Amino acid sequence: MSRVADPTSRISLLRAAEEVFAERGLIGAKVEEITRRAGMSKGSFYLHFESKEKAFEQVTESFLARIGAMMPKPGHDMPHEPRELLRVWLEQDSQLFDFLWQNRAIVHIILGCQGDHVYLLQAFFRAMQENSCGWVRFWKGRGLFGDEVDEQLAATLICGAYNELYKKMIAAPKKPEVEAWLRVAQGMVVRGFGTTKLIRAYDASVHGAHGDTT
Amino acid sequence: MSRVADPTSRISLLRAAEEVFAERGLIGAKVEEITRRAGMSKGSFYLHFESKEKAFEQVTESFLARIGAMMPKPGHDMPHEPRELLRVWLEQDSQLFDFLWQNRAIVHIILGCQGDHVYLLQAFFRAMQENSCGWVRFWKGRGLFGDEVDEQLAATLICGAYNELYKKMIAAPKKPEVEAWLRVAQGMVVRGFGTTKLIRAYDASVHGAHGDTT
Amino acid sequence: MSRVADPTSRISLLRAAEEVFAERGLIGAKVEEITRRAGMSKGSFYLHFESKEKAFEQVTESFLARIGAMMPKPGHDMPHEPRELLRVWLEQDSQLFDFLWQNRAIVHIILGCQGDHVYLLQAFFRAMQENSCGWVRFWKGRGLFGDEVDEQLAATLICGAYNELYKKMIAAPKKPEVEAWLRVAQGMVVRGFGTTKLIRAYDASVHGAHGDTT
Amino acid sequence: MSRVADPTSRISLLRAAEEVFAERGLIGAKVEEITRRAGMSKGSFYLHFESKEKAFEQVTESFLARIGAMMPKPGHDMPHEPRELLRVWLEQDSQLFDFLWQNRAIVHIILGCQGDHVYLLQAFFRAMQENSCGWVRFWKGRGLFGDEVDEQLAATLICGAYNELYKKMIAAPKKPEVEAWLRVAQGMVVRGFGTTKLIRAYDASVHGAHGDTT
DNA sequence: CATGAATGAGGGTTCATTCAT
DNA sequence: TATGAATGAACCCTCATTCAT
Repeated sequence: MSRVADPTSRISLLRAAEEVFAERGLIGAKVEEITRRAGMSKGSFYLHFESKEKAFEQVTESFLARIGAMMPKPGHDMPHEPRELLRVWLEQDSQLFDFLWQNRAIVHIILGCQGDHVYLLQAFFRAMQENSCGWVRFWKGRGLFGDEVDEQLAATLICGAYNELYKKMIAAPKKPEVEAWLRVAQGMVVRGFGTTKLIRAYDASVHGAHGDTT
Repeated sequence: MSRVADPTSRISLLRAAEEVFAERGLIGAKVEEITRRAGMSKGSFYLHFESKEKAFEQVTESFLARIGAMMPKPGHDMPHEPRELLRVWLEQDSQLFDFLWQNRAIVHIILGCQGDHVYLLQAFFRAMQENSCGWVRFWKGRGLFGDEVDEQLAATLICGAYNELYKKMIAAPKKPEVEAWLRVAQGMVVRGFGTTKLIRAYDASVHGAHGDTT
Repeated sequence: MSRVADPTSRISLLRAAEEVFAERGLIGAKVEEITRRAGMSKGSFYLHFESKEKAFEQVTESFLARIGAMMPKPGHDMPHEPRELLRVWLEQDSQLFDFLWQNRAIVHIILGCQGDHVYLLQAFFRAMQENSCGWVRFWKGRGLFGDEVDEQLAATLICGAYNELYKKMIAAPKKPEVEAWLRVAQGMVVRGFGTTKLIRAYDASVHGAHGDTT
Repeated sequence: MSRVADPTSRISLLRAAEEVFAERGLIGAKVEEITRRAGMSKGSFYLHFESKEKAFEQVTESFLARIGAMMPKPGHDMPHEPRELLRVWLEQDSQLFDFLWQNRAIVHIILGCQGDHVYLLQAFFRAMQENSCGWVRFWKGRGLFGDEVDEQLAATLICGAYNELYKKMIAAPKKPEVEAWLRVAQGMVVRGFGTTKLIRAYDASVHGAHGDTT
């Protein structure tokens, strides 16, 4: 019975569950290992969760909600100056990657979903893809991406590049210097799909970053 | 003399195993389901495989060997003309994607690896990353990628973009027209990291593709 | 179907079955191992035996019949001279031990019987006990065993001593010189239960064995 | 705090395991039958034992240790008077037979050992044989057994006789009057191998037992 | 709330037996 | 007849879940 119980125990259970689900997947995870890592008894698991599956869903779905809210979205409040836009983009990505680093265990869970829970994986990627698509549309609307750019395809490629960057990050034992990476990724996207105007702004921003003392 | 071994049985088992492993993962897969789909009895599984785990390893490792041999590698025999190079690249990628489409079930298995078998996943991505890295070095050597391009990072981003393209492909119920996609991906890479010389060759190739009657 | 089939194959199967049943017991024995040792195919087992259990019963019961017929029985045709009697006894035991050595595998099977087949074991020991009892009665009838000797108990002890001798024999890799052993055993029985008359005859026979030229 | 472990459960499991192993042997025994007889669920077996084999080993090996400690051993503290010695011997055997009666199920297990566990059987008989041998040597040292007695062979015959007595005992539904049997057995051994001195002491002890009021 | 012993359904594996050739 | 591939019942063991304390 999901009574409130000692909130510390619930949290340690969730943390442990995250870990074990990340390492072994839903089926491979054993309730006993989760409770052992949480320093609790096997029985207490069921004071907090209805079942192993429910715990899994709770861990993942709450994360999916958070990541959904977290994803940078293009909006009316975006600055008009391209250089400024690029800066905002970089900053938001940086924040996103921070968040993903914090929650790398859960992301791992979602990426490893199989069987009856693939919908999580699909939801995750659909969300990313759509968000990315929204951005491509935004850039095109501003005349900074070429008109001929296929929105879906560009979004796919961009998503993929960033995903791989993400995997590279979590493969490291401690968080690497992601900002430099993100800048390079931005460079690829800008040159790959941007109009001359955007590319020029990007080049300026790179120079500026190096010599903005002028 | 003896009842002759049904030659299809081993193959149907492998196919069914692939399917079920792809859907459920190693642990989630049930031997009984594999044999049911293969239209055989539970016991016959063990005429062909030592254990469920061995079957899994056989399915995946033989694929890893094949894909390793299949991956296009840059070599001395590459043409010197940039346009020609781009054509070869596209062609090879196209073949690779064909192969991956044929084996999408196994790829799915490998991508979903967890627990004691993550090494499969890691081997897979390491192989891709290294191959990609080799290509970036090759392009730089030919003066077609900028000297300032970070090989590792570029390889990561390119890999990621192609991976995503791959996932987009296998998400479709029937094989989509991948060549057009690959051309766009090539465009992104060329513009993202290539020198003016390469970009010009690419633009020419695109025009040529459209109107090579001139 | 127990058709006659090639009699060699039936015999090699029986021999192999004996071996394997002796080593592993009825349940532990695997049909495949039996046929492998017989150099035949798994299926051929069922051309000769209805089932594993039936094969087991055949192997053991036919032996029980043979051993029953073989056991030396006291009769009217026994010589009257005590020394002669002792000689016949020794000779018969010697023959019996030969036979048991030849069939040590089956004896081992019977001694290891469990479960639904303990009746074999019980039949075997009952037969021995009764036979032994008959002998004790016979010796008493001839006035060569003390009147006060408890027939049942003496039979039990004698049986036990000979059984152990038998086990000592089969524990050896090749057949040891059993006759000397049997003579010692005879000595113990004679002195243990015999009247002075018998003991004197025994002593004489021992001397005679050494120096019967007198 | 927790549901307290039923202290009887381990013991009933051991008892049931003993029973079933005795009836069916290691391979023939079914875990489910053991737990059923213990009035418990199948799973609980594994709360107490690592595996069926381990349970078997535990049951038997702990018994082998106890029986080893229990076996009467000849020592310096033995009385010097032959009649006294015979009395002590009888008493110790009586105790041993009591113990064996208590543990008849386990003895049965060991006697029925086959396959990979014959070493139990062998250890058991080796221990008995050696112990018996020690006694023969002791009697010879005291000049109560003939010098010409072959120690090994005598030990074998004596062991065998006592073994058979033991089997006779456990074949009975309730414990029979073993002391009388043991006295007869002693008689056979004394007469069979003893010197006149010992035989006279034995005869005296038998008379004494009957008419020690004199 | 917390504990961990107890439960029992479920799944991997074995192997006696059958059957197509 | 002979073969050995195929079958499927049965059994050991695991582990999610329940329950008595």
